Amino acid sequence: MGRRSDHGRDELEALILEAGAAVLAEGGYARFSAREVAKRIGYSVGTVMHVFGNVDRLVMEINARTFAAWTLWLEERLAHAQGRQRILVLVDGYFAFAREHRNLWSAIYEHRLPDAMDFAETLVTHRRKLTGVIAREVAAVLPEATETTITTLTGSLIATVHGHCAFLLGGTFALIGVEHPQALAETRVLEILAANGADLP
Amino acid sequence: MGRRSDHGRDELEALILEAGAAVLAEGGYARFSAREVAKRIGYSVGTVMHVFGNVDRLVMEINARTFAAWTLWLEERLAHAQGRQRILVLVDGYFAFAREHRNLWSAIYEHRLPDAMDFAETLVTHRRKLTGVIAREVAAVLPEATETTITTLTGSLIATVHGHCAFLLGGTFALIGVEHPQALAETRVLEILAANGADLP
DNA sequence: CCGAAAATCGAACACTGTACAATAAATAAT
DNA sequence: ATTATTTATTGTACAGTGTTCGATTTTCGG
Repeated sequence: MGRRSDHGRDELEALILEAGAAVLAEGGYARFSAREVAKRIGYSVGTVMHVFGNVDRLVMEINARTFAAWTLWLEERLAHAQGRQRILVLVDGYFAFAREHRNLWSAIYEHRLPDAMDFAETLVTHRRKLTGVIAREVAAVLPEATETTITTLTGSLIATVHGHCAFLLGGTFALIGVEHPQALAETRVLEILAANGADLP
Repeated sequence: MGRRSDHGRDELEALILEAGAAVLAEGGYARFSAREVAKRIGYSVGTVMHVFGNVDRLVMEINARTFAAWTLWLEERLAHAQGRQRILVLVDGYFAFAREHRNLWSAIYEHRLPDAMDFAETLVTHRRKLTGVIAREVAAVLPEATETTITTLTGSLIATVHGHCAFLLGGTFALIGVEHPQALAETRVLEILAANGADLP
């Protein structure tokens, strides 16, 4: 019983996104369902499809939302840190967010969009924003580096931390008997930064 | 039209696994279907379920098969390399295998098994075997290191390479403008090994 | 050869995403 | 004000999915 008068287009979009994020957070990507989202907000499936076109785009928009939330969350944590601590806050910020929002975090990587489809613009924007925060901190410890060096090194550092986090939450590290993955990631990050001439205060 | 006389239990298991790997390789994890596997080998869905219990276990067994194939493939490549080249063969072995068997590789990480379920034994075994090959090579360049150090460092190195490869094939690096991810991963691996006192010939 | 055990099938069940005609509502035009 | 037109929303249909389970075969032990 969708009521057009109750919610404007943007309002409805936000409603679907919020309910969608809840469904995703509760059941994970495997159990995600557009029908369940529709049910929760009291609209029919058709409406959800009409607003987002298809499920893949809906998931991408939810993932974009996750990136946006992650950015805010990270900036808040950074506000209370100084010097080299800021780098460690970034690493801990990755692990802690992934742990605390396991299903939302996993969905980012479990959702592989069809070859014919490309990334939603909001996803691109919000992901770049999050990367930008990290690049800013990397630049701060590498004052002499060029922009491309910062971009490249930032990407490499995120990939490194991501790899460790993915292996932790995916069970790989437990399987092969590796302990304290976060400490391991921190060590790697500091090593890499040191090897690239970082000035770590 | 299943013909019990045609295939023994093990034979049937292998048949399903091979067809399953083909389905997975062709359509990726998202399009994988036990029904399609059954159709291909001329048995009914019920039989496939009867042999593997549920789809998650089937996927795990296919993934185990992928790990086994990966190990053989890697050892073959290692046979022609010496010295520090062996380390680079490992990195290239990760990227090349993932690229050449994109869907099979992706399935390993896209498939998240339900919380209540644990890893199939064959998956554990074959994954450990692959890790073992890498650990052996890491140990070769770190003669003084203890076994736990080797295990930990090996896990960390794999996680690092995996992170870079996942970001390459997942489109993250393209999104944030990072080029030559494999070269980046190689640099990281050599840096990490150097920082941990490796003797790189 | 016959009875027990195991394998295989095929049909149900409750889901899924997507497509689309029918209906309802809001807006624009006259 | 009353149409006409656009838009939103629904509900249904379709082709899939994994899983369950009774019925039917087939195999094997005694």
